[in-house]
Amino acid sequence: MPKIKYTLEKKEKDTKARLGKLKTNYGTFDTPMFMPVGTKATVKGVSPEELKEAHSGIVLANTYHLWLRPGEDLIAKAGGLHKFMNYDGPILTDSGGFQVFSLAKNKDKDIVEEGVHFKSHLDGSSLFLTPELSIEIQNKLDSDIAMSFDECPPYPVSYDYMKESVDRTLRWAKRGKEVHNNPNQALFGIVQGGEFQDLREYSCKETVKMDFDGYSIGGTSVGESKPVMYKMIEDGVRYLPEDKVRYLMGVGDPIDIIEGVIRGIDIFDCVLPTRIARHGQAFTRQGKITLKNAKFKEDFTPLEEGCDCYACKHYTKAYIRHLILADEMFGGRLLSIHNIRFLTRLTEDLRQAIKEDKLLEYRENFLKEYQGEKEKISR
RNA sequence: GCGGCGUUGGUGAAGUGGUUAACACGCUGGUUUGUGGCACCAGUAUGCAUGAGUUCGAUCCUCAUACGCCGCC
Repeated sequence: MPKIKYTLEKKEKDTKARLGKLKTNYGTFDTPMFMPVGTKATVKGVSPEELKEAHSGIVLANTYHLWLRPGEDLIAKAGGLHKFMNYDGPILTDSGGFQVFSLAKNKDKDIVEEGVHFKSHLDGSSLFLTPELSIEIQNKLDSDIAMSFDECPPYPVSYDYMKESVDRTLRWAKRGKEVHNNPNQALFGIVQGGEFQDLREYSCKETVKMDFDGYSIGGTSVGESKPVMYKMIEDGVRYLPEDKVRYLMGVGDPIDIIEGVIRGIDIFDCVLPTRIARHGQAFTRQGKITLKNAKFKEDFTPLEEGCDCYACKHYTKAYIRHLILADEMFGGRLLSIHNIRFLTRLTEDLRQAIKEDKLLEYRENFLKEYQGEKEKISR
């Protein structure tokens, strides 16, 4: 019984886009797919039922956060992550590698060959995370897909450092793969290499040699420009096998998702839909809107005409604006539900466009509407 | 009617005889990409109740007026 099975169904005519299916023990979903982020075993403010209603095919949870609280042993005792959080769909766990990068601001991290020393964001205590420990934790969490523990270097970084880092990530991937022992869980490798084409190629080829169940592109959206990021994706994907699923980590906004799909990405995750929701913003076909803006004060229409999400079916902009201004948590919930649905619908549309070999046309129309009169992104 | 105190932006307020009137909230924009952080950034009183005076210069000193609160007849 394979842990997951990716089936490539079609390749788009003019681009590298792919249409596929990913089968897991907890269900099958179509790709390209957007994956909401549920860091602490919950997509902030959104119930599992609401996730399904928003057509979310898979969610991401985080090894680092669950390791600190409530601890992987407790979750194992509860019967694993699915049972613990009452979510019976596919779950992917991030390895904690990104947290080492994002917590780097506190300058308390120390990356050594063995692993990474850093300080807990909860109580400041000293922590030591290694590739083996990350995989062991993920084994216990019992997610459907585990991620290798990688180093996510900041941007920019010197070529020499990046080379060193890529080699270390490769060694860490190997060490993690050796201790991985959950028969129900797939393990993905991560391609790094920053903006250096030859390092991306090297990282990609070496990672593929280890034969993971799927591959992801890491080290993007860490401060680089859009053109650089798109190049990173192209370089990262170029030598990946066609019969394995590809996941672009941490991306992104609607435009980035389209650009990623065009370059051959199958799965995306991003905190944007839920974070901007809590800050009072919504994705719409006409671009991102800020509900706090005074112009929505008496706007009694839904966030987006024709949207089939729970928020749009029952509530108006004026009401949601009121909730956000009054600091009522229901406002953030409604916006989260809408934003997740917006991105899952975007991937549905992209799948349809791939089916019809009209992806480039779809992108053009989308950009025209989404960016309006604003200048097109520099590329 | 007499006496005392007070009157600073949308709100609560700080403050000084001398370049840009503190801070907070609110308001108006913006940011957010493998989520520590419903967070962060920026803008928001050409004017300090009104009028006159003292002064090189007044929101700050003096006088008058208006309004408010408190006390007395």
